[in-house]
Amino acid sequence: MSRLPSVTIRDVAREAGVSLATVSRALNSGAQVTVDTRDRVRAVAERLGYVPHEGARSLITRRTGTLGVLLPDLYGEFFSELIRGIDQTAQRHGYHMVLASSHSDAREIAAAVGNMRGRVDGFVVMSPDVAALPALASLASTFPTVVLGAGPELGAFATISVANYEGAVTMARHLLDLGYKRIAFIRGPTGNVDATDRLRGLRAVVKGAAGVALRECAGDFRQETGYTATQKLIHGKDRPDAIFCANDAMAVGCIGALHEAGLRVPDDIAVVGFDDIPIARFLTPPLTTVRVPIAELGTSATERLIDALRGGVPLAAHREVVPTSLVLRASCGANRREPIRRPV
Amino acid sequence: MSRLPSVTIRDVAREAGVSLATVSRALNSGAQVTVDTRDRVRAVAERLGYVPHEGARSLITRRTGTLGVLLPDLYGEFFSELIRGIDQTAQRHGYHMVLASSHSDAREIAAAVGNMRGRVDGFVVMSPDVAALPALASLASTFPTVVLGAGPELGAFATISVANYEGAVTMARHLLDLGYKRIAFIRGPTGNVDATDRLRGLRAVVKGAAGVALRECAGDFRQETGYTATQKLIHGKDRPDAIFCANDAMAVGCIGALHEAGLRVPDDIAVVGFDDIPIARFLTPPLTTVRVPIAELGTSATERLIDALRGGVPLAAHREVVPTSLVLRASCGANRREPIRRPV
DNA sequence: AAGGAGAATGTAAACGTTTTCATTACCCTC
DNA sequence: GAGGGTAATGAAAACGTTTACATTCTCCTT
Repeated sequence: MSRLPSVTIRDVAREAGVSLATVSRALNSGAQVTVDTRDRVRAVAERLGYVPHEGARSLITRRTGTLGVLLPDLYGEFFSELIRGIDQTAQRHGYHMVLASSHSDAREIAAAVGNMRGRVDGFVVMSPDVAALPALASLASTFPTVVLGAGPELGAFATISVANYEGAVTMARHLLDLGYKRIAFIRGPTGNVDATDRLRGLRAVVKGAAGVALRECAGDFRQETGYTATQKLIHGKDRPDAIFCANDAMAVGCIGALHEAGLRVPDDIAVVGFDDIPIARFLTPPLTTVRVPIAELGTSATERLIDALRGGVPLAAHREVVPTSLVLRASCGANRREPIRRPV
Repeated sequence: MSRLPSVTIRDVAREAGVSLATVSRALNSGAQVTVDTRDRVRAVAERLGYVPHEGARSLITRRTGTLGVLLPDLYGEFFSELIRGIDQTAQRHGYHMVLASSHSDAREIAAAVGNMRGRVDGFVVMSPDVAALPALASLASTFPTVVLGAGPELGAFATISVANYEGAVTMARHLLDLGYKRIAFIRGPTGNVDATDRLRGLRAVVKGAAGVALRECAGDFRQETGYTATQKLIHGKDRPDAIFCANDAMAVGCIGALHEAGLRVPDDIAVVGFDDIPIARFLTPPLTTVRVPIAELGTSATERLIDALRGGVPLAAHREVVPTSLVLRASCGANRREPIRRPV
């Protein structure tokens, strides 16, 4: 078994001819120590390749300087954006981040949390499955935790979520305004609260509109299912004139399938998504979608957590809902009258 | 300051009416303890919400059960795939993963490593900038480290890299076979060894071909620069007939820019990339690229590291080069004679 | 010149585990 | 029923830090 580095503070002390306490002070604060001593000790530490044992340190300081991040998944641009926001913020405040993914059901969440508990000061958790809510509640009530993406169900804790419902309503109205009558919705994973809220928003709008048909089909937020779902949609009868994908990743697959089938977007079928992942604007055609400030989501959550840890105050029950906005590009056909491809 | 949970093994021992040693045994191995005692102790621990302090534990076991992962960046699908591979493998072996990104130059690497050293058993590092090589060498010589993506420069250590040169050669030959004469290459970040090797492969092939012009322009592996670089390319004179992007992310931006300019891919200009990120097959047209097994890269690196940690043997100097393969799709025009878009 | 304030340094306890070694309890064999 | 072997348990040391408290030293004030 490979060992942690074996040169200890004691070695540094001996070599520098001072006591343990002095080494500790010289290396950490630098206060209460002559500049001379400080520099000498630091030089010795450097020369010996001394690395403090963080475990020993956390034993006495009672903090680890580490945040636990639990994500359901690691597929696609959404999560790299999210992680980027978390990582940047954590680093900026001098915290480390231990990351674990693939946690959907309550049991897995509980297991992951149990493993991490003793080694982090707090958690940022995203677990959009309703089934996991009890586990999250139990975690958040005993440990500093910010929950990403859970809604009012966890009202007693600190949560940051996205205005999914409102975003979907806006997008749905936009589609109706453009005159689409046969709208298909490719759903997210079953039980996923974000996906569910988006669907609810769409349903609410369609219900109030005359002569508009809504057709729903299964999906799981991944490109692949956007692709296969679309293939089914276009081969059935009553081909939709617009496809609303529960997220952008599926819109990518959707557009891929349409092009492959020789259908033009948006002329034959309009496509819209949700999230505004970075790639959305580079698609062909550029994707009309609902913007979610993904990285900022990670940033906010991390900042809120660190604030609480620093202040020593428990995380207040605080529900933050970040707003979304409609991003109009070409895939919805809003600018349909302009030629999609101009000849050179 | 928020504290680590305060119920200790001592509380459990008292409550269960046994000694510390017995609690430790009951909770860990379960060996050397009556089934009765074991269950009783576990029940008490559960009831009290006992969570072992991992720092204290690592103090005596001399291992943290954690791997440090250092990445240059967190943009795009490449890194989410890579992290996924690492995360899965680490979890499978019961290791945790602490992740830090945004480390390019030697100074930043050294700082990040210094911060992490005392809290991990080993490192997986990807730092494709040549400037960082000395820092990596120094790390790898004193700490269990697997380097991702560095080439023969770090021959003395454990490295896993991609057959960039060979992949680029294959792709270049393919472009020449298709008859392209004015090839543009959108480079990766300056100093990036992967990007450099890919360019070298292309140059080697072009040099040997008569009547083929190669034009290079700057890029940094991100979608955005693929987009802007392409805009410049198509507005100058001598418009290229094929664009080779140093990675797929830039190909995304490139295709976006071409479509926006009303140019058809591949009819007017062919586009190819490198990496085969998941989105590549869903682009319009689907992207011809060089396949890199990204997640497997992470898996291999992690497995090698864990093997060494488990075995207690130092990481052997071992240079693994994972092969690449050409993935033919529509964007290169290989199937140009087929209609790109069939009418419905 | 003596006394005292304050800064620099040292001593030792404490943090929460695991593990070696010693002890006890138990069961089996004769 | 005694002896011996084995399994279960306990006592205590050790891991590498930080920090409260004690001590020494320096220098200023009177």
